[in-house]
Amino acid sequence: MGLVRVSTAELNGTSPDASDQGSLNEKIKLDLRQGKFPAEQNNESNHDPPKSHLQLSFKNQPHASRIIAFEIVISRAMLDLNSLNAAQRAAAEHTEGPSMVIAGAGSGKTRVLTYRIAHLIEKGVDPFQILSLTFTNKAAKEMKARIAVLLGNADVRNIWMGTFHSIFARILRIEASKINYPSNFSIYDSTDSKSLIRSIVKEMNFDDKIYKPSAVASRISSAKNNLISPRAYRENPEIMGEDAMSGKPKLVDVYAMYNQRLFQSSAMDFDDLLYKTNVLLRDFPEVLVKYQHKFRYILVDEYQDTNFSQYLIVKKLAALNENLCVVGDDAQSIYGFRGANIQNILNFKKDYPDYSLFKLEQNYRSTKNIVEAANSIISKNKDQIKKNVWTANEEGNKLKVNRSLSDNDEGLFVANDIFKEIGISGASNKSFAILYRTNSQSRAMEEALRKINIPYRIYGGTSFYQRKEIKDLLAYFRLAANPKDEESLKRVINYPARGIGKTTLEKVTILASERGVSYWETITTYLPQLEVNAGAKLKLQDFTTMVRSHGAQIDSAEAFTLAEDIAKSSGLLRELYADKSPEGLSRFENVQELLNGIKEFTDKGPEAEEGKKPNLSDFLIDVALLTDADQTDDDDNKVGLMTIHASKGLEFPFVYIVGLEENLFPSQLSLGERSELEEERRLFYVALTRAEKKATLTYAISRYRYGQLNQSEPSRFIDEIDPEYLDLPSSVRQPYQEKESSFGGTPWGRNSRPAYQAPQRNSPPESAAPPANMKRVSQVALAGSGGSTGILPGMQVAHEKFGKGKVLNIEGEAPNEKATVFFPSVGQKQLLLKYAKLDVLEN
DNA sequence: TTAGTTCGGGTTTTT
DNA sequence: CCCGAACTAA
Repeated sequence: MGLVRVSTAELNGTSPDASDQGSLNEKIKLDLRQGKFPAEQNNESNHDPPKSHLQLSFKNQPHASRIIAFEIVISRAMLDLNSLNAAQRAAAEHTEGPSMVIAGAGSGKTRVLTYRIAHLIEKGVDPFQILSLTFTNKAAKEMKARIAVLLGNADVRNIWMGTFHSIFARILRIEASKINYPSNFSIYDSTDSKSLIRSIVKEMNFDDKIYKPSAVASRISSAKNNLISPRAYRENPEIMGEDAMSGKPKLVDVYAMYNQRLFQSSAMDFDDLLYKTNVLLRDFPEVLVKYQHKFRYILVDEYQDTNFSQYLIVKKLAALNENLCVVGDDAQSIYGFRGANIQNILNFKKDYPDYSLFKLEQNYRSTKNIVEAANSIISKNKDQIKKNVWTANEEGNKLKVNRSLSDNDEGLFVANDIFKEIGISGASNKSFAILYRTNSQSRAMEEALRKINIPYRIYGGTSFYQRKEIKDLLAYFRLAANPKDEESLKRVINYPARGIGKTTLEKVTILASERGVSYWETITTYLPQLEVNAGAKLKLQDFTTMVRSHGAQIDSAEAFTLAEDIAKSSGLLRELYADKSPEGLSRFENVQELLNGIKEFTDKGPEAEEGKKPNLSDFLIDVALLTDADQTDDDDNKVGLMTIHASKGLEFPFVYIVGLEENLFPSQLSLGERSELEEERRLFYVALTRAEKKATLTYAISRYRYGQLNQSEPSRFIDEIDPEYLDLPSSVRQPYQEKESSFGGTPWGRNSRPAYQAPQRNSPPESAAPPANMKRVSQVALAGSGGSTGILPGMQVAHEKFGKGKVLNIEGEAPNEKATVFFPSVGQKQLLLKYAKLDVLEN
């Protein structure tokens, strides 16, 4: 993504509603104390900082903490900072002025944060004046609970603690009218955003193969995260050049239209929650001042994962009191792909020259072997703050490395290993975690665990709230709160079927865009002008009447009562109940579960805690911003399955990192640039440092992808760990010996490849052609492996559907070889060999 | 207009 | 392989 830099000019165009460029310039030059962001600052922090900054910034500090005796604190009611080590304590006690805490993995970061906040409150700071930004809502919840324990129950619920998105969504709701939004605006999730982009691309008659919604969406998201308005975007030759280069010169028009449609729909996407907060704080000094006074103490956790937009919000809010404490670890920055900017850590020093720096380097979590192995791999990164993470814990086991023949074998190995470990050490299920790079890898693990009856739980994945039936019901809720919500309207206007079909909707789309109004206004105010037959109009009226009746109750009715009413009166519940298939049953149950969730929220959600009566809009904000890690009920004793991203901040005695293969982890998409490869390496570092006692690394030499078996080779990350800490399987150093000879005995083990050849595709040499005795699976495997398929012109082949045929020609480079094949049954076909399942019949 | 079916495209990671 | 989108038959 080329949108990482922001220049002054771009920031000047920050507001989409900005009236006048000149006056904005003036505003930005105002005193920093007023929360303005000095222009030169902006340049400095974002234009190619010299790389040397990355290394020299911090001197090593001696391990003072080693000499501090460890005390166990039993007292509950009194806060006792003696239970912290010297560095932790210093960080917790330093309450006034800017400070940064660089916290190595497992160094008790959360502890410092909780003690710090508890300490503040004990000193007499009103919880209302503390803003604490966390990475997940769950982290916030847990931290509040811990603070409550430390303080013996002060009013911790009054602390503003939560994710950036949820905190600022709350603030935006309060201040919405200032930026011309209603307070019940909708929040579009990424699916909604993409769907809206898809419609716009279609309406503009652009080719959606070129303007792919996901690509366009990520481009727009990058722009927003860097506070680049459509206008600034258009005026930036560099960005426009990139779009032109990629064949999407009109992308900016989609961006502009997208924003317009969001506005018409009274909706904000995730990025808008931060963007609009910036607009609010920039254009309404009185609002800024209000929150500057309110939030006298600001803490930011996981600071390494903040993006420019978040950085600027924090900077503005903290400008008055400068009681800002940021906590992070550059080595654990893994969200670069969504705009997170490590530079925020590195620039802290420039923004607050008199800041205090604390480094937490003692790891309390893991064994020496794990810590050292993690250190050895992260040292391969160039971009990092030098620090020395160490532990006084026991040596522990070396990291076990396992090789499997396939992804399914890998699953079986992991499941069996867990089973064995439970047998030996009596560990509980929940002390195990299986971490993977992509969600799709969970499947083999699940199957294997199920086979031997080990209970497991998946974190994230296709989250509950992404399911169709749930999104449908939520769309009705959203519509009740905000009928202008276009995406929700489109989703449910004809579900359950009520005779409002494609033709009608097309007419609505056209009229809406002619008038420049929302769909809702089109089917209410402009209904008479809509050129559809009387029957359709009647149906539309019925629909709007229903939505209105839901909407009428939104503020008065209790969330649960209304939710249930909507589920019934919309016909959705009936529709789902009618479906007696197993899937239908589960959909019905899911909806019930959602309703239960609302019940729970009504009884003990944040609003209920504050003594207010929670309504459905409150629930919607809450639910829109839930993270995958926020799922509740984690007391149950189950093995955890999750992506590494989702594992951030968690810890487990036994950790399995699976799928350590080139092109999977590191992902092939990251191989292009060093910075991206380094992010993958940090991701691996995060994975490894989740482990307390034992870490097991596994890879498979073949794996299903797109339903086809592919060859794979071990990840470079295994190579990069100092072998001193590894317990390698005997055959790893020379893979594909005896046992695997049936795969062709290829010499392309990973040791034949120089360790750092990032951009190179890992393809087996041509000699990897299958031996004659090869079974079909292996044939298919090679076909998809990215290497030569062994299929040559003249060969007789068989295709699953087309039957026998003759290869006429092969063109293109592996892995995108295209074959022209003549099938007597269907004629000549062009087939991509990596997808087509071709069997060689004879040479 | 709807339901049922084929087709085609896609894989990081997530607020 | 699995999803959603487009196509097609009623």
